[in-house]
Amino acid sequence: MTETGRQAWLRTVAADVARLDRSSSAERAADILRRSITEGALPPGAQLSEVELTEVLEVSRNTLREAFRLLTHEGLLVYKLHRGVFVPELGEQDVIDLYRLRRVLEVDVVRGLSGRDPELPARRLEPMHDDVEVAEAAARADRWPAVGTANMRFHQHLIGLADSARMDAMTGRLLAELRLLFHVIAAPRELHEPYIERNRGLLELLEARKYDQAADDLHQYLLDSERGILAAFRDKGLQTPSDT
Amino acid sequence: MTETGRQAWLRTVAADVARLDRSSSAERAADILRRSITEGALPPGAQLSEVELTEVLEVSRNTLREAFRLLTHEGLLVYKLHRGVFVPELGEQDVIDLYRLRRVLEVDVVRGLSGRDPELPARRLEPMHDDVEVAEAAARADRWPAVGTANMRFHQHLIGLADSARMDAMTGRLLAELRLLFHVIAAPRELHEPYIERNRGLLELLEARKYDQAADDLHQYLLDSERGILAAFRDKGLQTPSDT
DNA sequence: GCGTAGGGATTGTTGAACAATCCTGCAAGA
DNA sequence: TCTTGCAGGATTGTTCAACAATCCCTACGC
Repeated sequence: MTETGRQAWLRTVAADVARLDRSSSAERAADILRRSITEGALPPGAQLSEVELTEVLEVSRNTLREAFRLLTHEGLLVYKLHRGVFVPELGEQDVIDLYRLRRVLEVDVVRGLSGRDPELPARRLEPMHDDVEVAEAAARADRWPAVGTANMRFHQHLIGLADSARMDAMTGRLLAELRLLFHVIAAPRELHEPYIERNRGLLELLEARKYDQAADDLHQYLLDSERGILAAFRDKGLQTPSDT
Repeated sequence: MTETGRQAWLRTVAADVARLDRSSSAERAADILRRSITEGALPPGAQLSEVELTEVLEVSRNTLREAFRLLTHEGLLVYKLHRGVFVPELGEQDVIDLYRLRRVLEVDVVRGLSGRDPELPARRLEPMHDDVEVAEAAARADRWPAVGTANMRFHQHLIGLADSARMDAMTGRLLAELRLLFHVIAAPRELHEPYIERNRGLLELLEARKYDQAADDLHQYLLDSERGILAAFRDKGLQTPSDT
């Protein structure tokens, strides 16, 4: 085994070990809560009682509070001092804010692909390919929340092309917050359907290495998506509660 | 008092109240630790002992651990399971990552100023003006760490022009991490001095509403700054320990 | 109707305790 | 000399019970 080969092997083993024992009761509890929130079981505005959840999750109050902190920094919970933790209620201003950041980050990632030193290997696009097919299958089965999930993963993988740990983390937060918004919208089909095909189109542009065109396309794509969510919001007659 | 005036006043009062009782022992402890880290008292690689800090900060272990969590999600501490919390040691890869994000965010903010609906009021640039003068005064007094602090505030205020809460939060994190890097560099003067004048130049372009030129200038500015830090890094012969 | 005090519930914080894990040093063996 | 195995102590992970501080709601007085 070559020396560099041995170093690479050591790194992969270290990564495996880190993945195995990353358990920790707090993170497990956070996983359960995260799913409950993103799947809509805990709607925006809901309060999470400490004593209640300690019984359900079978962890101590301190551990539960650590789980709360984790989710707070993902944007999925907000703390109100001496009043408790709540699922945040996002408003129009948050939609605008989130989409501004999405546009900045995602478009920059795509545009940055053109000047890469080692050209982007086709294999890097495979996860996005899978996401597109999952979305199409879910759409045929009328499972629109699953379409939304696949769409999220598509964009997360898109950001992943930049090989930036911090961009990945930021995007994880942004998309998690976006999910909170989806649950106040009544018509998931109208919301998600148009983007199944647009994701495929975007992917094809990337495969053809037409990065600038893909970036322009994605920019308009995100503008349209933002407009759709804002329109759905105004239809529901929801005012922005983001200053409470 | 006009109605909108009254609303604005209510908001400022609410902000003051929120700042006052944002106490919470955990956050107070986190504040102290944050300062110790960003000012270099706790150098990268240092371990923070729980029992030791409970005595110094006069908080319980549980509260201290909450403070650790807070700082962990700001990137100022890292947890190693069953081994403790450490001040992270950043490497060249982190420099590249951080600067990529800075360029994307800051340049976009400046470029976005051109199409604003209500044109940017001159008063919004005042905080940056103050930062520039503070930096110049500190430089005359040979207080280079203070120059670095003022420079950070300048860029934080620059991002603030976008009125995006999430951009503000992200930038806070990015700049805090950047500070970790500064402490491994021996020559703070060479590091910070060139950018005092460039900040002033940038500000003048903004005051003249030459936003596109300012954006181009800022882009090059950040490229130069990144190159300077990377050069200082390689001089020290530091290899990137970011995979440990 | 409106401001105000009390009571109950919830959160904030503490200290102690125990289990699990890591680090250190030392001895045994090749 | 170098590696291996094993105790011992130290540190972290987690839980529990208790008390203090704060908030929300209701009833009271004006």
